[in-house]
Amino acid sequence: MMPLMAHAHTAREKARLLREAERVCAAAGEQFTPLRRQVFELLTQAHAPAKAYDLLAKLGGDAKPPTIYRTLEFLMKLGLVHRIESLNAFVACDVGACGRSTIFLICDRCGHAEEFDAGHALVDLGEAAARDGFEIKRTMIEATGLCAECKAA
Amino acid sequence: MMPLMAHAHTAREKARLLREAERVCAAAGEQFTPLRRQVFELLTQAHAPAKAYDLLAKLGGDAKPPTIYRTLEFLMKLGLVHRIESLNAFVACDVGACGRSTIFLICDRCGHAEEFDAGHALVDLGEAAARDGFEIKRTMIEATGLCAECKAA
DNA sequence: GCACGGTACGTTATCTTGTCACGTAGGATG
DNA sequence: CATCCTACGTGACAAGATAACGTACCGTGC
Ligand SMILES: [Zn+2]
Ligand SMILES: [Zn+2]
Ligand SMILES: [Zn+2]
Ligand SMILES: [Zn+2]
Repeated sequence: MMPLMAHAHTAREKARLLREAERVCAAAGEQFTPLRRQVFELLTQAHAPAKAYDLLAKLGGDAKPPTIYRTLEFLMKLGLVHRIESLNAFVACDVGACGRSTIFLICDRCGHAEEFDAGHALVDLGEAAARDGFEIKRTMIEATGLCAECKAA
Repeated sequence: MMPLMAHAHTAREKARLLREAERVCAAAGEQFTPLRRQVFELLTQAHAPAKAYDLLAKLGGDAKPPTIYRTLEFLMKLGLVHRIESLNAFVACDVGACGRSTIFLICDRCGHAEEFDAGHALVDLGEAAARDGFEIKRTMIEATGLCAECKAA
């Protein structure tokens, strides 16, 4: 793993995400409890998608699996956190809280996962599926390859 | 689960996939052994993505996990089988052997997963990522929602 | 025939990932 | 203060996946 990467969250950026999370949470009429905050902070600090059991270990003490899975589920419900299916790992949302459809570019080499806007790709897919009679509710797109930094190196 | 669905493989369709698999395998200079054939057949018969341990059980006898994972890995290497990451499950490829990038529409209700051609969505995504400096090698797209049959019902 | 190397598969153990069921603490409401 | 709800703790376990090593078999070259 690279020591530090260009897209690491700065302290300023992290603070912004936290404020945004508080806002989203309040708007949803939900509580941003210390546990939820701690897990979310751990995710904003991570330089790559975090595994559930690694987060669990970082909670310290003797937290058990349901603790972390419940918390992640909550954060995902609000759109603050996304699950990367192909890695069985989790990332804080870049933009506060997105809709149900996310796109990630995952670097094979450094492990970084970049949340991405694919323009009309999603719309096109939805329309193509609809022509087939399929009604899409949620789309997961995970692409692997080489990020700009790793390609340069 | 529905008793039968429009896209269930007919005996004829299944035979076609088997012949195609033999061909692909031979072309790759690999062996289509009885075990590989059996696993592939189980997958062509399944009406929904199959779990590794379920396949393992259907192999009968006392097969152990590495048996099924090795076999699935082999079939995936040839593109004959795809893994659906969001389900931790496997499906036989509809078209014989596709490239590294697949699209699935997964019905929440009946569990069916339909392999799909999204036209230019993939190309657009690749181009958009490239503008960001990211070089995509493989793309996984999994959309969930309601299939035509389930929507009608 | 027989040593050799390669592929496929068996076997054991272990690790990682995720869920179920139930219990408790604390705040809000009446 | 009884009641309800949400969050969280806890123990047990199920499900998913891999590591490491051993064996059987088949072909090649001698
Ligand atoms: Zn997001
Ligand atoms: Zn990279
Ligand atoms: Zn395919
Ligand atoms: Zn359906």
